[in-house]
Amino acid sequence: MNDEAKICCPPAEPAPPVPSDEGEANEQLAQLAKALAHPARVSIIRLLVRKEGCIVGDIVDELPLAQSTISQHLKQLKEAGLIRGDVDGPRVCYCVEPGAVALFKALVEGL
Amino acid sequence: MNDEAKICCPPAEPAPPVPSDEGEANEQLAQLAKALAHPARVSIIRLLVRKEGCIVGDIVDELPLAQSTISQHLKQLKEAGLIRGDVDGPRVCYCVEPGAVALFKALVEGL
DNA sequence: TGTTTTAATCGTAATTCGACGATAGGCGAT
DNA sequence: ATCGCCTATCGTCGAATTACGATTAAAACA
Repeated sequence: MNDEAKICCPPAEPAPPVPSDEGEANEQLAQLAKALAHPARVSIIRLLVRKEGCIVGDIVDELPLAQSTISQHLKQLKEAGLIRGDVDGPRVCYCVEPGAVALFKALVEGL
Repeated sequence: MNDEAKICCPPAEPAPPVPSDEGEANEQLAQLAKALAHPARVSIIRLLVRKEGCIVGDIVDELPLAQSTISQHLKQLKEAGLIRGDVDGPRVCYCVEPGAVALFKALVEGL
């Protein structure tokens, strides 16, 4: 019983607003940009967006990096709020936080 | 005699295309994101976008950073292709490279 | 020529990043 | 309870960031 339907990526957060204060917007944009300032992290985001359902260590198979390195990249993405990681038994299910991506797009569009 | 009409920001580059290769796109997005991964650099970009005409060391007056620090941020933005710096006598006139910003927006939108 | 102004570069120090191997912890299966 | 798989964390290393003051380079102006 596990075709799909993991316990992951469920509520789909509402949607974070773009800060009215410009300084605040600059901080947020810089923080999100920093999270995507590495090709591996961009790859991971794309992987997670593509597979609507989430992935686990499949990422490790996709990227030419050590497991520990990828774990650190995932940590940075999570700390930036761009992804979420839910524990599913022995493995961890990561998925995109759509609201955060939308916020990033809005902030970039507002440049 | 300097109302405006600097020799800067003239041709307005055509428009760089989004790479078809995903790896290439990831590299470019990461590089551009890195250039904007600092609040001061985001501020600078906004300043240059706002003042269509370009600015010089007015940036130094706007930001709470030393002149040398700002010069380094400008260097990073220039190396990323996001801005251009034309020498105008003793001062340097910086302006946004609209094509690069457009490319960045397109890459982000394509996430 | 000499002075002032403007910006880039140099040298330095503290911090963070990026990558890896090794280790530890959690959970399912035996 | 033990074994094996999966992932996070730790410790380490070299390289890159960020910031600053001091210095240099170039150009306008006296």
